Amino acid sequence: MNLKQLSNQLQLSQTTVSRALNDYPEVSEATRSRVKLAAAKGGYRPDMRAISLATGKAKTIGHVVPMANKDDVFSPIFAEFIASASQTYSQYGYELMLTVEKSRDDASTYRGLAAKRAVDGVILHSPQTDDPRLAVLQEVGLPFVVHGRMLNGEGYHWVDMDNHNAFKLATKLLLDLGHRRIALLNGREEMTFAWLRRAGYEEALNDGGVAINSEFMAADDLTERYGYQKAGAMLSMKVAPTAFLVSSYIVALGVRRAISQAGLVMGEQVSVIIHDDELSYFDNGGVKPQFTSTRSSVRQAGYEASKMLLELIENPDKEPTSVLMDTQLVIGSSTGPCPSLSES
Amino acid sequence: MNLKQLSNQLQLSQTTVSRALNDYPEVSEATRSRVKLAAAKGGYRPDMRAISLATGKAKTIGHVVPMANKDDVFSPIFAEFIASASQTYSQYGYELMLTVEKSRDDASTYRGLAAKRAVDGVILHSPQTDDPRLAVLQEVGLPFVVHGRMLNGEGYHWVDMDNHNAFKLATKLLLDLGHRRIALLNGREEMTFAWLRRAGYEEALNDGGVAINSEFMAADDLTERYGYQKAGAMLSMKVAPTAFLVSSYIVALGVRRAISQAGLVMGEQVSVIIHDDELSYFDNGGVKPQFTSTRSSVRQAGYEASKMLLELIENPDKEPTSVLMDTQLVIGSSTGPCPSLSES
DNA sequence: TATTTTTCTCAAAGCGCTTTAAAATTGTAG
DNA sequence: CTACAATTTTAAAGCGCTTTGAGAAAAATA
Repeated sequence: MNLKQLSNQLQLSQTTVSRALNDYPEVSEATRSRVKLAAAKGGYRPDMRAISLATGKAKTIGHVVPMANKDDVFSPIFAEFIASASQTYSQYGYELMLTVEKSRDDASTYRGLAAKRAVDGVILHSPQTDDPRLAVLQEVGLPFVVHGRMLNGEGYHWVDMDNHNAFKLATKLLLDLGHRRIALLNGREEMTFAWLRRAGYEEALNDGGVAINSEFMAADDLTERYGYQKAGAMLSMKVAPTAFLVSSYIVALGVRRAISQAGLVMGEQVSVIIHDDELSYFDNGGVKPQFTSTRSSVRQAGYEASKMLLELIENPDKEPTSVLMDTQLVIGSSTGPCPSLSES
Repeated sequence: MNLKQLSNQLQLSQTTVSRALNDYPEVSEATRSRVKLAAAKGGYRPDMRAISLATGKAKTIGHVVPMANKDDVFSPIFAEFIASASQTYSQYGYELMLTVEKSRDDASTYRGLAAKRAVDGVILHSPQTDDPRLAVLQEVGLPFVVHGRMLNGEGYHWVDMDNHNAFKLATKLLLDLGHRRIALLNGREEMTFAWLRRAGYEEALNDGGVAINSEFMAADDLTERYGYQKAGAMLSMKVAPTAFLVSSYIVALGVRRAISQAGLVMGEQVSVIIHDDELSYFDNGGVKPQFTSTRSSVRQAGYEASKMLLELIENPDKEPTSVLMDTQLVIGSSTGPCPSLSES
C-alpha cells in the first residue's frame, strides 16, 4: 500500500494524509487519528527512497571499515562498535550502510557515498596518524565522526579512548613491580591508537629511567599468531623480557601460548598486561580477571560516536566536539613482581 | 552535478544521456563516448535513491543479525560472514544494509524492510530449528537466503555447513581413540546448527554403543566463560569426561583454561575437538594446529550465500537451491588416546 | 448579514532518475 | 526526387513521497 492508495481509500488528498502521519499541525485531530488508524490497519509504511528523494535526507549512516589486515579480516572490535551504533540509529529512525574495503587508504569510497547521496554522514574507522580520508571528507562536505583520531585532533569530531595514558599507566605498573625489560606488542603504528600507545609506553620508561630497547618492541596486525611468534622469539632471547604489554586480548592468547610453551607461568616468571576492549564473549572476568588490563568499552564508544554524529547531522555547523574516554587499570592474575629484582 | 545539469551542458536530452551512460543500444557510439567523457570529467554519480525510485530496485541487500546472546554481543562469526558477503555486493553494485536486533524472534524488522522498500533481498542469519521468520519472509515475498537452515530444509534457499556429519566424525574420532566419556559443549539448541551437531554426536555415540549421558551435555551462548565454567564443573565430577567436543574456538579458550587450572594437560589426560570457523586472527595454525578441529570457512559461506542471493534477485522464480559445505577434520595437538583404556 | 480570521484540505510542482511513445534525422531504394 | 525503413534523439509521464501556494469551510468579529 502506498500513499496514493491510502489517500484514495480515505477520500483525502495525499497532502493531508502525509501531514497527518508526520504530525504537522495543519490537520485536525479527528482527521489525524482517522488517518493513523487506517495507515496502521493497512500496514502502510512509506517508501524509504521516495521520502529520501523528496526530503534530501537519506536517513542512513555509512560505516566504512577497512579489512583489519592482509588476511582480509573484519576485526571483532569493529563489529562490536557497529552493533552498538546500530542501536542508536534504529532508535532514531536511521539505517546503517556498511562498506568493507580492502585498501585503507582508498578514499574513493567516501566520494562515492557522498556523490550517490547514499548517506547523511559517516563514521571513520581506524584512523591513521595522518589520514588522507580526512581531507576527502572535508572536501565533499559529508558530516563525519572519527572513532579514534589523527595525530592532530583539531577541526573534526571524534570519540577516542585515552590510549596514551592507558599504556603509560600500564607501563608504570610494571615498572613499580620491578620489571625493567618490558616488551610492547603493539598494533601497526600507522594507526594512531598504536602510535599513542607506544608514546605512552616510552614516556613511562623515560620517567622510570629505563632505556628504550627496540628489540622489545613489535608492531603488526593483531592476531593470535603474531602474539605467539613475537613473544616466543623474545622469550628465547639471551636477555629476555620479563613483562609484556599487549595491544589486544587476541594477541595475548598467542602470548600466553608462547609463555606456557616456554615452560613459564604467566603472572610469575612473566607478567602480561593487555588492553581489553570488553568484548563480552571473551570475558576477561570479574573478581580476579585472567589478565591485568587497561579497559575501555568499545560498546560505549559506539554509543557516543553515533550520538555525536546524529547531532552533527541535525546541526551541521556545530563546533567540533570530542570525547576522550578514560580507561581503567584492572589488576588480574597475569602480573606479579619481577622475579629477579637483582638484575636491572 | 545531476543528470539535468549534465545533459544541459552536453546539449542533449536527459533521455539520451541516461541511455548513453547505461549502455543502451539506442545511442550512437559517438554520442556515448562524448557523454561518458563529460560524465567522468564532471564527476557525475547518479543519485542512488532516484535510480532506486525509478527502477524499483534498491540495489541494497539487508542483513539482519540478532545479538548473539543476553550480553548483547555481535558474534565475530557474523562479522566475518558479512565482510565476505560485502565484497560480493560491491562487486555487483549493491550496498549492504545492516540491522542488529535485540530479539531473535522479532520478525517485524523484515516486514519493515520489505514495506519500506529498503532492500531487494535479505540474508537470514542464525536460523532456529523452527524459525518464525521464515513464514514472514515468504509472506512478504522478499527474496532471501538462509545462512544455515531450519530443520526442514525445503522450499527456500540456504547455505550451510554439514554440522551433523562434522560432529559425528569428530565424535567417532574420539571413540576410536578410546574415549567413552565424551562431553559436548554446544550452542543453544534452538539454533539449528546446535541441534544438528548434537544429533551427529548422539548418532556416533549410538553407533559406538556408548550410552548418552545428559550430564556430559551443555548448551548455551558461545562465550569463554561458558567453556570455562562448564568444563570446570564437568572435570570435577567423580566420573569426569575424558574428552570435550566444543562448538567454537572461543568456548574452547575457556575449556583450555579450565583444563590447565585442573592441573591437566590438553591432548594428554583430556582431549578436545573444536569447531573452527577459520577466523584468521585466531589462527588455529597450519602444520600442527593447537586444536584438533572440524573446519569450515565462514568466509566461504558468505561468498556462496551472497552470490546465491544476487542470482535469486535476478531471477525470482528460481527453484530453491542449497549448498551444503563439507567440513574437514584436521588433527591438532589437543587430542590423544584415552588415558585409561581399561575403564569403559 | 457581511467581513475578517482561523482552521482545514487540496492541486500541483518538484526531488533525480528511467522509460515509453513519438518525432526528427539519416540512409536506401525505387 | 519521393517513399519507406532504420537510426538517433527527444518530450513527457511516472516512481512515491514532501511541500508550496491557494482555495474552501468553519469560526470569530464587526
